[in-house]
Amino acid sequence: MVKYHQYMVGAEQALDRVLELAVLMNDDMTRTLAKDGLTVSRAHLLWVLRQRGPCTQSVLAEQLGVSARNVTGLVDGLVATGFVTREPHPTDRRATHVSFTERGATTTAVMESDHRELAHTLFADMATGELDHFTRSLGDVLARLRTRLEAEDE
Amino acid sequence: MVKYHQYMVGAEQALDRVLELAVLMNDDMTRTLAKDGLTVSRAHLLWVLRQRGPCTQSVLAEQLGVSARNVTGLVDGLVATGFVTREPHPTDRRATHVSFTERGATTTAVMESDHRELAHTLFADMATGELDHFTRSLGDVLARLRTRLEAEDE
DNA sequence: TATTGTTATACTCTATAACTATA
DNA sequence: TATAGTTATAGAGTATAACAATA
Repeated sequence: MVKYHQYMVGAEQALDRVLELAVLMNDDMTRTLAKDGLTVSRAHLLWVLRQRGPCTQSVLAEQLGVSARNVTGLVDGLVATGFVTREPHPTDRRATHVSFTERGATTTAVMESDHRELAHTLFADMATGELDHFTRSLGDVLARLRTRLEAEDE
Repeated sequence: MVKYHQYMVGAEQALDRVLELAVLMNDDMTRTLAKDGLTVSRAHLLWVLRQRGPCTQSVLAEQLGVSARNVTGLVDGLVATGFVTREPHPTDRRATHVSFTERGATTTAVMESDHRELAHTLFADMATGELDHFTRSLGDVLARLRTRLEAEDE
């Protein structure tokens, strides 16, 4: 009985730390991006654009998991602030072709190196074995969370 | 050189998993709370109210780290959906006294047990030693993130 | 003079539904 | 008939600034 209780306390502490980490990561991203005139959602779109290359809004909507209407708004904002351009699609006249501006490409490249630098900041002092354990445990937790989310999908 | 590179790959993988975990935790909370007619922000307010007991909006604003205006909106929503009440403050006639309704108290209690159940789901299969390692590593990462955020505060 | 909360205003993210142009 | 994107509409979270009531 005592053992079980102790165990639960440990699990709750782990969950609390995971939740705090989620909040702090979000705060950090929000602040860092704001310095570049970006939001988390818009940066996410830039991220997809970098991986996919120039593409249509419907591709962006699918990759981001948001509505077409939402992508219209995000692209509006990114065009207004000079990160991307909207041009006619070469072959499909219904669609728009979203591409980086010079500024968008540069900023996204900086974001990527900042991302690597953050990884270094957070995990540099961790011994290799410890990091491996941590990453594996994270993978297990992720797997359980995904299972839970799928189960809720019904 | 190779070792350093390998190391960085490990750190980046860890960061990517941390970020994915943050996203999935948020999705899970959003969906679970929606079933009760709540949002993450409103649930956060209820959480503070449970810890603090009935209190003024200014206390809630400070605890949540948001503006007074924002708290007005959150409490408006929670009053409209029947989770809390706004009453005159016993001693300070400028302030309002925010308290749980029956429904609010019950729902928050359920949230708390769901929280424990989630901890169990995510960490039940983890060996005690592994969980300890994981929690300690999380603590280290949190400490570094906090340091980083404070440094940015200038 | 300082504090509490609201009104006024504005921006962002998000969604569904109706509609236009095109495939 | 189906798809791509926009307009229309709506709700939620967030902020600052001006203001009223009270301390």
